[in-house]
This record gives sequence, C-alpha cells and structure tokens, in this order.
Amino acid sequence: MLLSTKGDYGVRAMIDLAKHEGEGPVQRAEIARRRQIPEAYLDHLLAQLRRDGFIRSTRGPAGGHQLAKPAVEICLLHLLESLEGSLAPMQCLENDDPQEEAICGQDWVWQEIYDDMRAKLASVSLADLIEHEREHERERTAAARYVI
Amino acid sequence: MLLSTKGDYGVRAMIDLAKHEGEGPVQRAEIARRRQIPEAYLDHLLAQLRRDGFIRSTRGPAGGHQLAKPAVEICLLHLLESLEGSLAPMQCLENDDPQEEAICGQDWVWQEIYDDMRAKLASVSLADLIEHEREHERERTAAARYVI
DNA sequence: ACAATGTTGACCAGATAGGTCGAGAATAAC
DNA sequence: GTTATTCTCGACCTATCTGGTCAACATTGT
Repeated sequence: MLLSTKGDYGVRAMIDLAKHEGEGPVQRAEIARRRQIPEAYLDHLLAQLRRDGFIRSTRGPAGGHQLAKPAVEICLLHLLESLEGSLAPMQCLENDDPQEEAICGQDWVWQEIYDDMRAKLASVSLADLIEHEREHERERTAAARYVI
Repeated sequence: MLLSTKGDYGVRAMIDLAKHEGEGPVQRAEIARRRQIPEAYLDHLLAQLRRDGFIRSTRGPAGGHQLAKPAVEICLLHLLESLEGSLAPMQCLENDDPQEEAICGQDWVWQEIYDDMRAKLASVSLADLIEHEREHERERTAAARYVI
C-alpha cells in the first residue's frame, strides 16, 4: 500500500473544504462526520496541511478551517506529498542512492512508473476532484429517479 | 513505499538465477553473497517463489535452486505479486469495495495509475532485467577503461 | 553413515500505523 | 471579564507489519 490513511483522510478533508469554499470556516467535527474520519486523528492531518500552507484555521466559536488558496491551484501531488512524505514506490528511489541502485536491478522500471505517477497526480487539482464527485452524485440521483 | 524488501530481494534473487540459467542449481549461500541478501531471510522468499512455480529446488550436496521456466516467460508483475501480495496503491482498490470508494474521492485517479503500473510491470520480463544489467556492466567497464 | 543442502515453522525486536487524550491558547458572545 | 467554543500541540498507547534469526528436520549425493 503506497497510501496510508493519512493520504486518504487528508484528501477527503480537503475535498470537503473545497466543496464549502467561500462559506466561511468549516469545523473539524463537521468534516469528520461527513467524511467518516476519527476527529482526534483528523487534528494531526489538518495541522500538517496548515504547516504546508494549504489551509487557514481560526479558533474560537464559529471558528474552523478553510482553503488558503483556490481549489484549482492545489494539485493532488503536492497534497499527498505533504500528508504522506515521499511517494517513492521503493527504497532505492527515495533519495538517489547509487549504491543501492547498482545492485537492485529493477530500479529503472520503477523510476519510469514513479515519473508517470507524479505527472498524473500533478495534473489533477482539488477542483477536478470535487467536479468528479458532483458528477457521481448526479449519476446516483438519476439512477434513483429510475427506480421510482 | 509500495515495495518492501521482499519484492526487492526476491527479484534480485531471480535475476541471479536467470543469469546462471542452464548451469545447474545455484545455492542459497551464493545468491545471498552475490546479491547482498541475509541468507536466512532469503529462505522465505525462495519458499514463496517455489510455491508459486517460479523456481525448482533440489536438496542434498550440489543442490540449490533454478528457474522453473525460461526467463522470457517470467514477468515482473507476476513475480512481485507473488512476493508482495497485492500491489494496490491504496486500500479501497484492494478488492472492489464500493462502500469505501463512494467516500474516497480520489480512487479513480489511483485506479488509472494502478492500471498503467500493472501494464508496465507485465511488459518487463526477467530476461529484460538481466539484459539491462549486462548493458550497465558494459558501460561501467567502458568508463573504467577511460580512467586508465 | 555422513555431510551438504534445502524446508518449515516458531520466535523475536524494532518500526510504523492509526489512533486517543489532556492541557492549553485564542476568540466571540454575553 | 467570564464563559463557551473551537483550534493547537505534544504525550502516549496498542496492534500490526517488517525484517529478520534460529533450531529441528527432510532429502540426497558420496
């Protein structure tokens, strides 16, 4: 598994914030409930996202979290690298460790896969993710209408 | 990290066996020394590769391990799936768990990445890996000649 | 018989994943 | 200025996984 729950939950939370862009701060409890994330755990992920400048948080009553920049300007690659650290699929690609690469034998295959992966992740923005989610919702609504 | 040492060491061992194809059984100790793998640990990986029909092992003096089929017919995808189990990059792609996918929001991106990855791994055979290694060796030899 | 080798399963220590919890800081509303 | 609400930060905890080791045993060539 390349992605842990951090990457999964963290992106879910960002999708939630993006969906409520411009509506003022969204509270941790709301995000946790809607996206089924343990609230105390979500804390750590929001802290990381704040440190890396993806969100702004305000305390006190009616406080909460909101995107620090438009959803179009946030790509999945940067988000996941913030949440997960490196996305390198194998150890010898982590840094450039020529010692390990020399004996590994399959590193060149994985380097290509890694490059393709990063390119694809960089091409998908948070805005793309919420649009995709909205399409999915419309499909389900249409399907439900048929049943009736 | 998608690949653990199992996938790394296991493929190294298979490369070693492929390089000595047709020379009779290669012993665990030899493989371990040449490819820098803890010998006792290598045992488990060879056992797995045997169970899945990639190698044949013979006991007794002058025993050892050898490929069960030609290096051209063994692809990296099958090897790694034998050694690592699933290569799914995230939980909700592991089986098809529609419950998790519904709330995940980024599964479709990773499904594409996963498909591309599997296609690439399926297109690389053990024979390709040893050819690549031999080219690398020739390059180093040529470079060494320049130094002299 | 015996030495060389593979086979198997039990065991183990350390790291990581996936959390929980509590004390504290900021702030809006009263 | 008190209180309720919310975020903030770090300590802590447990289960599982990783990356091994080891001992007992099975097989086979000499």
